Amino acid sequence: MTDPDLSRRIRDAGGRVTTARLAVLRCLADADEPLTPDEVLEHLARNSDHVPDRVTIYRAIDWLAVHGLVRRLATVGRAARYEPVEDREAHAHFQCRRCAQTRCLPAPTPPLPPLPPGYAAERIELVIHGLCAACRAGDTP
Amino acid sequence: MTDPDLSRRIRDAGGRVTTARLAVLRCLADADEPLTPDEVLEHLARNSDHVPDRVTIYRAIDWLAVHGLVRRLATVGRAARYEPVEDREAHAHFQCRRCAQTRCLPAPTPPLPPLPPGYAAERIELVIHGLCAACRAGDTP
DNA sequence: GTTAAAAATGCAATAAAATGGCAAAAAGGA
DNA sequence: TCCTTTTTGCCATTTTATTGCATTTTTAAC
Ligand SMILES: [Mn+2]
Ligand SMILES: [Mn+2]
Ligand SMILES: [Zn+2]
Ligand SMILES: [Zn+2]
Repeated sequence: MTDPDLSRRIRDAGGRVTTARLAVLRCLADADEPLTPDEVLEHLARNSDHVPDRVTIYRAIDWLAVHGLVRRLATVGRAARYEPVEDREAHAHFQCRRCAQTRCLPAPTPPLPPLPPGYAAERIELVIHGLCAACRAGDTP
Repeated sequence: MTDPDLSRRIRDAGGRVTTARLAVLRCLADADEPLTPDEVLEHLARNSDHVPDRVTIYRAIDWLAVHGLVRRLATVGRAARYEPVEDREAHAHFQCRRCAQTRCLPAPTPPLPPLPPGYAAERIELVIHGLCAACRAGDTP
């Protein structure tokens, strides 16, 4: 997705198109797996000249999440992980219990199970826990 | 599950049966939804005479998790949530985006989707995000 | 029941991840 | 360019979790 596209999505969501927001969204859109705020910061530190403050990253991600441009995933780790909301929707994720890598899977999300009365579902998430190829090839279990 | 049963499970896992471990496991087994370490502490503070230190709770939960007696769930919230590993297995969970309540659902976990080569799955988790009945009945969306 | 070794706990310090307040800076429209 | 509003940077603080170490508890052997 091109920068003008991303800018447009931010503007359409009713916010100002700032360097930080654009860079964060760009970063998440370019990544092929969900990132933590700190990972976003590292990426920007490596590939950008102006590096936003850590707090700014948090706020940019928050804003993007609240306005539906990115999504926060359920994780077993301590840090939150985010991915862009794009065409490709409703896919499962793999989480390695050793290296904490979180990877998108081709598998679509299963159908909505029945809920207790009064409950309203908005999103379904399927998380597969296990060992990634690298960690399995490596040493300890 | 009775206390002797729980003690036995701890001993069978190769650990010492301590007041703290037993109380924590008891607490999680009695709760009808997954709890955070702090919630466990609150429960024990209310229902127990000797209240273990917060760090002891963390260590007891860790030990129980490592030895397969409890399980840490994937969450969107900041605090981890744990539930006992019992007969009833492989069920989905509902997470309210407003009150952060996490509730067990009757729905079984869906079948394992295909994984990339070399990856090994160990557990599947299905998380339904939305609004619980109480929060939906309440005020703001 | 005593005793000794090993394991677990309490307490204080520290770390990791995230949030809040506020003045300065940037964005966007007039 | 100027003005208003939004966003940012910095610092302090909060929340959640972890580490180090002396003390206590557990358990098995006697
Ligand atoms: Mn994904
Ligand atoms: Mn459950
Ligand atoms: Zn891995
Ligand atoms: Zn709720």
